[in-house]
Amino acid sequence: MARVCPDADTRKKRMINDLLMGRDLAVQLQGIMSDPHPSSADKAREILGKILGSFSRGISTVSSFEGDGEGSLSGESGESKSRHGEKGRGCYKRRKGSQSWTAVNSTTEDGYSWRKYGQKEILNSKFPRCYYRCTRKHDQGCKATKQVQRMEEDPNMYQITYIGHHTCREISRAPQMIPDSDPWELNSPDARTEFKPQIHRQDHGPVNPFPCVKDEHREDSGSDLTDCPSGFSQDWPGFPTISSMVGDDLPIWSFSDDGFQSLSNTSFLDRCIGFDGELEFDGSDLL
DNA sequence: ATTATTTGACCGCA
DNA sequence: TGCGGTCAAATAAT
Repeated sequence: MARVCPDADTRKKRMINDLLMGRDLAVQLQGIMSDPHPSSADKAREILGKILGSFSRGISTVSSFEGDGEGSLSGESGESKSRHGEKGRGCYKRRKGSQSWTAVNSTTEDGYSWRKYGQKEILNSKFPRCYYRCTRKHDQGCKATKQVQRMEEDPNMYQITYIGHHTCREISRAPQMIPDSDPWELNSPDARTEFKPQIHRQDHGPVNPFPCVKDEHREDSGSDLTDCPSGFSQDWPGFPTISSMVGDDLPIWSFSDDGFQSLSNTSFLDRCIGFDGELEFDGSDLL
């Protein structure tokens, strides 16, 4: 299939480039933050968006290091081949041993474009589980899927399990700054403004804790696909305010109720990126 | 007309 | 055998 699969060296360079870009942008942001002019806020948002996009790409790139040839996801290899197989409908392989990681968030947005393909009542769960696949599954063979389940303890939060990683990222993505994309509604204004990526438990794999944008529901049909890295920040209605500043080291940011927070420093990334290029997030770092 | 969602059926795996 | 993941026809939305 037309799988986008740059060699390791290319990806490494790409990742470094993304990180460097992120750092540069963070520096720019730092300068802007000290500018009291109201107009700076917009600029800051824009830069912030770029930073997030840059990191998101970098993380995705890292993840692809080990994703190569994993082919462990759903039997169909993107060419919608074995879908019907000989046995007709429902003939598919259950994904096994594929990369998966879980995040807890107040929104289901994560910067990618998803399409819902199923919903299931789960035993002993008050809320159903929704299944999403990348909208690029068929045209680009992207194998990424995710499962979203509302948490019983806190219905405003969602446990999102990502399975597999995106292989479609370089071509396009769908950043739509449309906040609420709640599968079960929950369109309250506040629910959308905050983005609290609390990477909860991770098994392995990449995660995109950054609100690059997007919305699994179509909600606003506007732009369909875009590229996170650069132009998605301008209109983000729910973009939180920034409440903390960049230090000398590149900080990791996260959103919280009262805004954007620095998550300490690069050591976070160090810990996120495991030995094999795996991303390991620890929720404790995010708050 | 096209694209996305809903939902019951189907199937793999524990 | 039952649960949970996926498929795809029907339906809704754009």
